[in-house]
Amino acid sequence: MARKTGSHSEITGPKIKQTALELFARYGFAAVSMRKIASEVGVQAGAIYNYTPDKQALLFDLLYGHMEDLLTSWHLQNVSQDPIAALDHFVGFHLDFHICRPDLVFISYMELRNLNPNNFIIIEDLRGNYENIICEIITKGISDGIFKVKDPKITSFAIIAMLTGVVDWFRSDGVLTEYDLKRHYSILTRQMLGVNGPA
Amino acid sequence: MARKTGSHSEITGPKIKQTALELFARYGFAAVSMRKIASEVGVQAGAIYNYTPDKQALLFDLLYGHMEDLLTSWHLQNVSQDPIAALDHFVGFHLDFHICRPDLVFISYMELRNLNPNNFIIIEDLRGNYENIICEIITKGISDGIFKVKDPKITSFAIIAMLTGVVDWFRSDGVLTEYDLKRHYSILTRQMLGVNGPA
DNA sequence: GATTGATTTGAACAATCGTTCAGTTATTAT
DNA sequence: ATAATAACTGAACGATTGTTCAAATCAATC
Repeated sequence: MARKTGSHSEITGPKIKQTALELFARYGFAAVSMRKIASEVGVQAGAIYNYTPDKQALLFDLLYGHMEDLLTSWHLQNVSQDPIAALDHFVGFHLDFHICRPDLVFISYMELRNLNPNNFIIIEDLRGNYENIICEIITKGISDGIFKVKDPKITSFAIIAMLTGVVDWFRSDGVLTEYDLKRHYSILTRQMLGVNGPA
Repeated sequence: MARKTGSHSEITGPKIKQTALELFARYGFAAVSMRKIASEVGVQAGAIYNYTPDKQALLFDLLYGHMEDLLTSWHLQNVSQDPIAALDHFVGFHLDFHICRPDLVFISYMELRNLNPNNFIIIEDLRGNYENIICEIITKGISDGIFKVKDPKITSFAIIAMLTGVVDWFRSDGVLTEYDLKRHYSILTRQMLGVNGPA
């Protein structure tokens, strides 16, 4: 046998990416073999190399696409000049975006060390861009006299860690709705920044 | 050659554990071979099996020891009945304990999926015990009318994620002292819980 | 219906994996 | 000094790793 009936790059290509994503998230990059991915796709290992130069590129493309998607999505948002509204907006956006991509969030955090140095720098840079978004919101809120925190950078880290940690336990089909989740975290972040108004 | 001059189980044993910890943290469990650990220790791969039945046990012992250590250390603390004091105590304790063990914190989070099912359950159970500590502090603070949050469980997750995230960026030899870090996070958690008093 | 190009197979490559163990040497106890 | 034990080597096991590529087969085009 060689080429299979119904085979098409537009089908196999995305299928490989999706399968790699799921397996990397479940077992970790190093623990997943090319043969395992291939068998899950229903293909031989050699076929994968029509779609990616090597295993490293498979991982990098997933992480890079995720970060690009994240930044692009944010810049499509219309963000208020009001710090409190902007903060709420960021919290809601971050939760929305991350909750529906648990696998990508997972590997973006877990598999950074499996990137080669060049690729690592690229992803870290994009991550820095994202952190700057919330950092600037906080900085403006402080200078406007609305947020009562001292260090916007540390506070940014705290908020992002707190929000991203949600994907570790939140399940869309659980008793807690995403609406209530967002309300809850909106209140927590507001209070954290010393704002006591109603959410 | 066979036995080496100066060889002692009290030296080699801990050295293997320590080296495995460092390598697992840096490259990930699956990406580190027994031979790599051995060569770093200055020994052949076979020698490791005098100290651990297999690679899995090497990982499990590290995670289990860490969680036991964490819980034991907390229960040695004398914790106030006052919710605010207890909260501050927990924040300080958590930061102290985790900051000086970045590798263990890292693998306790990253390598959970590389535990076999039985071992996973054990570690998850210990983790649950730890989460209950802060959860009970928050629950008491709410019923005392001091903390202004709705869900103690979600708030617990938020606080732990926020605090543990610190090990990703904090460096003991940086410009920010551990004292200032603890002050900062103490304020953030207090405010997050709706307490505005001075820290 | 023949030809071209896209897609996959299946075997092969050297390298590495976790693990076992008989044999060898250093340390300790007598 | 001799015997017993502890610590380690080094080779070997079969299995698996990422990757390459000629050959084979299907899809698309003319």
